[in-house]
Amino acid sequence: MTATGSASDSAHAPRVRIAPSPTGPLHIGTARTALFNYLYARHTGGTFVLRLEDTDQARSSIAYEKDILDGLHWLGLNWDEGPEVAGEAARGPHAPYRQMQRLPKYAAAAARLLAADMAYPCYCTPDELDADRRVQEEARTPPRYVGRCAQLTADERAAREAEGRRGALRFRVGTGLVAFDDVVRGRVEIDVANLGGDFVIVRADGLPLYHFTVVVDDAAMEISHVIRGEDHLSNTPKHVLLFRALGYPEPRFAHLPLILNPDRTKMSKRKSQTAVSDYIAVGFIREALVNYLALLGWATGTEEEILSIDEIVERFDLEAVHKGGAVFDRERLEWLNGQWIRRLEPDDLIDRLRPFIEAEQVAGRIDWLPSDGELRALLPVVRERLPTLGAIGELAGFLWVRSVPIDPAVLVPKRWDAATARDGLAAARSTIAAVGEVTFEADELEPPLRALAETRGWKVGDLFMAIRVAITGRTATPPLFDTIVALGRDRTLERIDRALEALANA
RNA sequence: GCCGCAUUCGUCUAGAGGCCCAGGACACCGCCCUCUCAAGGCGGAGAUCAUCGGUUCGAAUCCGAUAUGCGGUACCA
Repeated sequence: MTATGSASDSAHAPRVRIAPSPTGPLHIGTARTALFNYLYARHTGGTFVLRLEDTDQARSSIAYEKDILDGLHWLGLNWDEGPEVAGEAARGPHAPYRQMQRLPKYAAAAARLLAADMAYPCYCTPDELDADRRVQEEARTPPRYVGRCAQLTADERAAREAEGRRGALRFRVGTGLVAFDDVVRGRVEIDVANLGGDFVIVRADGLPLYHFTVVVDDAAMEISHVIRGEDHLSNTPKHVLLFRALGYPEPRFAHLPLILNPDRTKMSKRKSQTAVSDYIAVGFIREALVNYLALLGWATGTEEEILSIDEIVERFDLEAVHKGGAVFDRERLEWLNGQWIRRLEPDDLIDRLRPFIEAEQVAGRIDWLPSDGELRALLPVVRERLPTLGAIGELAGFLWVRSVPIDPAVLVPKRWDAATARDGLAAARSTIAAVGEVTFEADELEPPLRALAETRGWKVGDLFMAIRVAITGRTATPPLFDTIVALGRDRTLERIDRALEALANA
């Protein structure tokens, strides 16, 4: 164990972080890692830090950064310390929180390692390195840096520098066993010999690399618990070595199980939908996504499963996190989403539905937007029919169009013929027309229409289906009488007239 | 290849030696409710707890080996 102690030994509240790399849109896996860090921080009264790891300049972009920050905000995973965004100043005592703005800190740390000969400049060219790798491959031996530049004298280094060659900085891994106690996995040991030799911490162009920056920053930001995906487990010994070399206390590590594609490989864009924004776009709501993600790799130990983020915070326990990976099951997410949609307050639901209804109009699928009053009246019958907010158009779009498509073939219920359909619709039309214009309500409509079916010897299902198709153009809709009321007396009668015309012409 | 990690119904999971010939949820099937579609209620099917061996009076739970899977092995993160 370490003589320097551990960052988590302190009596202070935990400090955790999410350190996304803006090289792609917010990924489900990143969101889950952020969530677990957030849950741990909030449960323990600790601090949640956001740090942007943007040293991969070739792949990083502002657009991705925005997508990630927006996504985290949308999920409600607000950080206590983080970079300046949209004109707002950085928050927290360890600014800046963007790695590209912390370059001097890495340079200083690198200089210390170099001065102590714990790191050395390596002048090997990519070609040389490739050749080494090929030789090792053929010899069936594990790939590792051969150490060509490990023992260069000052003169030899100077000679190479004089040739104009810029060295990358390699960290000496030494020998021995590295061990650490992972909060979720227990003790993990790795022989340094399996680390692949001395690894590069600063590229020849001066840019520091991930394994190095992560350690420098986690130490500088006093991170006590590094909670991240299992894909970093094998690299953790490198970090431990670096913490020790730099004389920093080691944080505790907690490696979360991976989120998997259906084929049980690490969740990837190629095989799954991985961008949080894609889930937002089709109408998943934050409560459901957070609830679902929390339950991938963790459970309360009880049979509760529909939990708000605050309830999850209360119950969260890092030590109860699983070791095995979890397949992302979209159907279960959809079920949870429906559960949460049904739990939203009416006004809240209306607000969240708005953008999706507007999108329907933009797409030309509806002709106008409903008022808040109309929407509110509709909620009781649509809310349990919405697996996602984006389903609203399919479900109720027929209300906001000038006319619906009429297909005589579906207009006629299976047990009926065209003549009966005409007869039925005409009779229904007068029955509906007979209901007062002033009070036009569902329970005024139902009795006379049922009576009509009975006196004519029709199955109510058939009569109702003919009306349904005539006024909505579809066979699956919210309950008929609520639908008629929502449509209004005049438009209902008009649509029935249209249907009658279509039947006459057919 | 090497190293590491993992392994309970198709999927997410409960389970920390006897309460388990394994419980819940999603999905699936059936019934009920019902004007369609949902929602809801009830019920069903679905796991020899990866395998083998050991410890123990007793193992999904402890130990070992094996198998399989995944992850890592970059001058990416």
